[in-house]
Amino acid sequence: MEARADLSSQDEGSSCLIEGSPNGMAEHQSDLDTMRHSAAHVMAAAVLRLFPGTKLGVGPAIENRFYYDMEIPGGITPDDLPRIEEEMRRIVAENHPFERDEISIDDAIERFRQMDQDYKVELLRDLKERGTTRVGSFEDVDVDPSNSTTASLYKTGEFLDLCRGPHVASSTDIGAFKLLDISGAYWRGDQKRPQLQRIYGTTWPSQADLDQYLWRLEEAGKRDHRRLGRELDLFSVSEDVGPGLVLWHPKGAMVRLIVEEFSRAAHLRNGYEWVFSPHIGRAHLWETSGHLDFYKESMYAPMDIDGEDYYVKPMNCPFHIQIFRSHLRSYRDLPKRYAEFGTVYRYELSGVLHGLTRVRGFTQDDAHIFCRPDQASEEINQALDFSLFVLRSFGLTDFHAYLATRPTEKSVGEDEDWARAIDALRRAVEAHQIPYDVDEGGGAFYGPKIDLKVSDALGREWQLSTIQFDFNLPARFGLEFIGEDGRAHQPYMVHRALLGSMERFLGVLIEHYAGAFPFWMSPVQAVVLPIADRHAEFAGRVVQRLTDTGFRVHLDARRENLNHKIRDAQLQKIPYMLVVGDREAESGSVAVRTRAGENLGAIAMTDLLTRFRDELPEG
RNA sequence: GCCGGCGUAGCUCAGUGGCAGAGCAGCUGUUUCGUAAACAGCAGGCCGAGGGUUCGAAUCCCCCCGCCGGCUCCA
Repeated sequence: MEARADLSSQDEGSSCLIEGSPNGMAEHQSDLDTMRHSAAHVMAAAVLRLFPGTKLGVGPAIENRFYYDMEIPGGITPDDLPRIEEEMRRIVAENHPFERDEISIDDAIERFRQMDQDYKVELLRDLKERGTTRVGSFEDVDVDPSNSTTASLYKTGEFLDLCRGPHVASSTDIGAFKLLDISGAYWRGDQKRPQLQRIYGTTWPSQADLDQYLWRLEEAGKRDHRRLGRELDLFSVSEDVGPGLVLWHPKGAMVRLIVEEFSRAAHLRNGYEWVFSPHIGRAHLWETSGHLDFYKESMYAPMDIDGEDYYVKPMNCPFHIQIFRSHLRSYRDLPKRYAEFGTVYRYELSGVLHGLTRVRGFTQDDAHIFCRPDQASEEINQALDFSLFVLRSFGLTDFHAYLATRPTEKSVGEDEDWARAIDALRRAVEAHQIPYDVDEGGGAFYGPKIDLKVSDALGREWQLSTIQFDFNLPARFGLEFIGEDGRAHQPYMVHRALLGSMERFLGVLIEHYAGAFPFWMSPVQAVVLPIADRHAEFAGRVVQRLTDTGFRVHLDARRENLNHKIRDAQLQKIPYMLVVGDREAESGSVAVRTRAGENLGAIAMTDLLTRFRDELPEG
């Protein structure tokens, strides 16, 4: 079985199975994009043939795939996909060249108007008026933004589409394709606009590449944390408790404890002071903080306590602020860094909930730094440094940073503060040589931020760390410190979470390691397997010795044969299997097998302890 | 929340209008075994909830809940 070979290599824990492409095609990425984009055209052509009156939205190539958004009369279901594929094959067989044509925008508007392609007409009007079809972060996929006088059209057989190209030469060149899925997508990403049907497909240069991609998708699915969470008995979500609310089972809780203990110790070593705060607070607090103005839709309904409204906290900041405010602060006291594993509850739309990575109740490794403006740069640098240290300690190395700057709409704070903060963030990212993108205007209204994201098994990006300036709360709560000049000054405030939330982080970790956690994080580090009942007593002593030394070891005393016990331990991804039979009981050793499938033979207990200790991280 | 799909035993799934099934897991018994599944038996179900159509509903219809893939949003 190939699956076995794969299991044995999971210790390597590459973060994303479907990243990149099979057979070293990466260097031809743009060719692949062209092919996929062309396939989207062929797909749209097929849908138009089968469902006359279909109105086209946009149809770009995305990573490994392509899609087209369409308004299809009567709608389609996944059952229609085979028919569409069949029609696509027919169009391919007809060997239509992709022909480019350039006409004036006004002529283009007229042509698409005649074809009743309202969405294309809207795109062209935008292009004409604003020189772009961009809406917010929505990509301009169909037109050339540098050219606002003419529009380029592509014709494939009877199918005509507004498109900036480029395309493959002929419909025969779109490769080995398969339609994958169908979903809803709002026109231009706007909930208030019509919802179109989005058809996803993928295409590759050869059938072998396609097969390999589909296989990779399947393999990626096997390391989906929701599936592993059940198979490894790590966590669950109960319908009776409620969606988006996680129950941590003993093994998952053990991993979480290990993560938390590591993180807490690291914070205490790095200049943070630990604090605790309650889960609810008076309405007044949330009025002052502004959450009831700008965050209310994410907060749960208040509860009445002695005739007064209390809210469950969606954030920890107001509490940490109260701790800061409990004394008059001197400039000599700063920075103050308050850290807490704060459990917060936020209302999330039911459709977005996802395993551990998108939930309604979660625990942040939260901290708030109160500092003087002149300390900001160093604090940011340290926070990012600390963040990278913690993430790397857990084996994550492949992240992408996003620097979010001041929004164009209303925002609070002085220009000078924003500029200084953005500069500090940018220099920190650059100093740490992390690949990053600038998300212009993507900051919160109260301050700029850096986010670190990693990708999950299915290629979806999840935010872990965030480091955000806040020019709003210090003002709202009237925070101050007494400066060297004897006068009151307003401190800078930085929110930061490194792992993000315990839930999301564990979800990402489960996938990163495909459930095969490194030895030091494994909920069960070794299982002792007696061969026959007469070895149970010696096996018990082995377990006791290892447990006394601080390792997490289980005994499998079931009346099953060795093969069965090994298989079960293997499926549970337990790092070490310690077989004890007559020979081992005799010599005071254990026969060691690793989950990678290596049989290390008999090892004396003292040597095993040394080996285990060597596998723990420094300190 | 919106669009689409799906909810049958703890898990994976079969069953499309006529007596609710299989494999694994569980329990009991037998087997005491050397590196990925011993053998046999037993038990296990409000077919997600509620309502409707029908002589008869897991199956058809309505509504609700949940899950999955997206959209939008974020830790």
